[in-house]
Amino acid sequence: MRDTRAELLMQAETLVRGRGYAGFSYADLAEAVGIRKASIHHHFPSKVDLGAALVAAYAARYAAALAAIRAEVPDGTGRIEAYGRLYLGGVEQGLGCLCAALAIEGEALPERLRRDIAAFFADHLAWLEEILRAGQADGSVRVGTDPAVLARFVIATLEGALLMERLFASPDAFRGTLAVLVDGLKA
Amino acid sequence: MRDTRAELLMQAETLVRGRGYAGFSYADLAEAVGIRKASIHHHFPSKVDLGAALVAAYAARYAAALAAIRAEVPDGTGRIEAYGRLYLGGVEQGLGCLCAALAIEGEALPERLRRDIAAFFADHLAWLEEILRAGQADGSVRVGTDPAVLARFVIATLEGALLMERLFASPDAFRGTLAVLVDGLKA
DNA sequence: TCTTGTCTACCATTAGGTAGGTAGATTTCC
DNA sequence: GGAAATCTACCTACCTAATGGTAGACAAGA
Repeated sequence: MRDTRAELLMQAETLVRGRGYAGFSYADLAEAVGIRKASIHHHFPSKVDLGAALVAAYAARYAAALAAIRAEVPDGTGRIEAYGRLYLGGVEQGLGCLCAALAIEGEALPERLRRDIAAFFADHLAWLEEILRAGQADGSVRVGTDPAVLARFVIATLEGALLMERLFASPDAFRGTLAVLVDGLKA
Repeated sequence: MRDTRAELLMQAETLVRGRGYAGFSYADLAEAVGIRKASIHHHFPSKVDLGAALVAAYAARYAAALAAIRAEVPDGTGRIEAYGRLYLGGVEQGLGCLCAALAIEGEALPERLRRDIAAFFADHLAWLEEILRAGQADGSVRVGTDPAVLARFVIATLEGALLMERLFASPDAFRGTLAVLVDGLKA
């Protein structure tokens, strides 16, 4: 059996992360998966449905990764570095962040998707805040700045680095930025 | 007299920064300017021509702002903060970075535009590197990290903060991230 | 038999772009 | 100076391809 729905999600994610939400079409996706355009509508009636499913799957994958980092890495800055390496994968594959691709569309983005990606960022912010707070408590992260403020700073740096270093196809430059970020968080 | 070309550039910039390059059409622009769609082609034969003109105008405006900052602000971190406030304007107006909007399209973006926005970032990188190097020399910026690496870090943080805080419509959060960034650069 | 997944064949709308024309300003040349 | 030619900026009308989406048929499997 081939799980067409999963295949659609995978290829659609690659397309959106590679060219933006408005920049890909059902026709592109149909060709990538080897199915007829109309068949996609059976799985995802509208493009917004597909977009929402994409964000949900992406968020779920990230949630699992975040839980794994918390379980496997003990110290604060180590966790932030592991978090940053998640973004590095995008640079290496030439793929941006799904939610950044959607966020760029701003006012043109269907309200539902805007809410979904805002929730995505809010989740990461909450996770980072907790990680940073714990790091400050155990002395692995520098104190003096509100963890909530630091969390926003961390996401901003990584999202921006992914955006720019993908353009330059430069994973090394991304690693440099990640190193500066992590270094600045050390106690 | 009304300078239609300038008006087209202005409205097109707002559209691209608000909804992405693939997310706006000649029809949208025609309506915004109050002209017929076909007339746009008189000024900008193709959408790529328009995009290139947009980037050129945007880059020129930034170049002037960068020169002004260098002339008017004496110290390294003050200059970086002034640079960051340029991005803050976008958050306040609900508009992203033009070049980020284009960069998101990645592989789907016409080669010419990809080159143009890469040059935009390269210019900023060069300016920042020089500013940071001077700051390190005069003791206003912390030493120990290659200015070229720091420059990438600065742009990444600001581009990412603009992307995310525009979504959250939160200039205050942007200011917080900018403060953390500038603080971390102090000697 | 009913559901699931796919198909072909459509639909209306929009995309970027073109053809050809027109009113008004500007330049050229006697 | 005045007429003719040219140029500028815009128009209406159209084109082809692509967009997201729908209707209905059909085959396979539970």
